[in-house]
Amino acid sequence: MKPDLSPCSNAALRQAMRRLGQLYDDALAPSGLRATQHGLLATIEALGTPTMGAVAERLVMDLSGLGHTLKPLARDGFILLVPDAQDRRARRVTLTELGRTKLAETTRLWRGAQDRFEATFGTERAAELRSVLRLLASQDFHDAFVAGRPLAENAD
Amino acid sequence: MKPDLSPCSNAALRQAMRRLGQLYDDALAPSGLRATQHGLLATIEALGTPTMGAVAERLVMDLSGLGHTLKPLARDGFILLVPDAQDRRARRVTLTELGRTKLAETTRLWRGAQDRFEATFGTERAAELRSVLRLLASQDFHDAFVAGRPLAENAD
DNA sequence: ACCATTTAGTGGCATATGCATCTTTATCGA
DNA sequence: TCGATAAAGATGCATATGCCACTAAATGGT
Repeated sequence: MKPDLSPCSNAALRQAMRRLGQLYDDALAPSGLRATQHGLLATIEALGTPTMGAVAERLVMDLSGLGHTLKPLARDGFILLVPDAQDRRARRVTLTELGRTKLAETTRLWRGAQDRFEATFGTERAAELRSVLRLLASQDFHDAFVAGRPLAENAD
Repeated sequence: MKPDLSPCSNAALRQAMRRLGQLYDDALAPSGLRATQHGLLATIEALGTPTMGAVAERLVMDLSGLGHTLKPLARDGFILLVPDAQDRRARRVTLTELGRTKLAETTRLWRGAQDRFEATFGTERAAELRSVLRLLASQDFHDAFVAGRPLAENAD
């Protein structure tokens, strides 16, 4: 094993993210959306008509940050923010018809990138990587880090 | 193994990055710098007085993006951009004395976060993760992805 | 019912990044 | 040596995100 030239895990994560983000963005370019935007639409669809807070939590995002990134999607008519009848503080994010159509389009393009990624990196290895990354993104990891204790692995 | 709820490797990478970035940023907060800025200063020191292009390549960043992120550091006096005598198009990035002092400070704080990360995630596992991430960030990976072929692993 | 506290978002400000375009230099071939 | 082309940045524009301060609405305790 070569010496660890960039010993910062966070920096390594960022560099990998920039590289991969570029590749996925290129693949999605024909749709006019970025990979992050496709992820947003896909998450919204997966959650139904979630509140902004629910989306933010799922995506490990800051609520206000999410608000900002949703703006272009709302402006372009892919989503609507409807006040919740029960809790008038909350706003539920809903996909418009246009949004669903666009999501179908970006999902096709995304599939191409994802297949290519797995062909390049290995399907099994890709699944393992996602598993590790999900662990890093988890609340459990956050709590263990803050507490300064080893992460207790729960069987997968 | 549970079903793969977020099957996008790129999205998983982003989520992990947001979580980890938050933790490292918190650790560096006393210095007033973000983890990315510390990484920038550390890279500049490691490379000597590199051109902007050299820094961008090392960090897998877009050259213009790098230019933007360097501005706050230049404004605050941590770095200087000096025109190269041989190639007047190039600008060499140099750490100022203030920059070196600040880097020493952020390095101490960074070390704390990194130690904590390894204590939480496991030293060995952290090293393996960085190795995988460096591979994803590499030009080799990019080339293989674009060519649509499996990545040829060269011994580590 | 009323007030203190918490919760959901919003808006402003700042950094993080990428792309397209434009200017200044190098460079290279005829 | 001259002109075409490539290389290094600089700039404007747009998205991606986080923090802080602020508003409005729900909740809990008395």
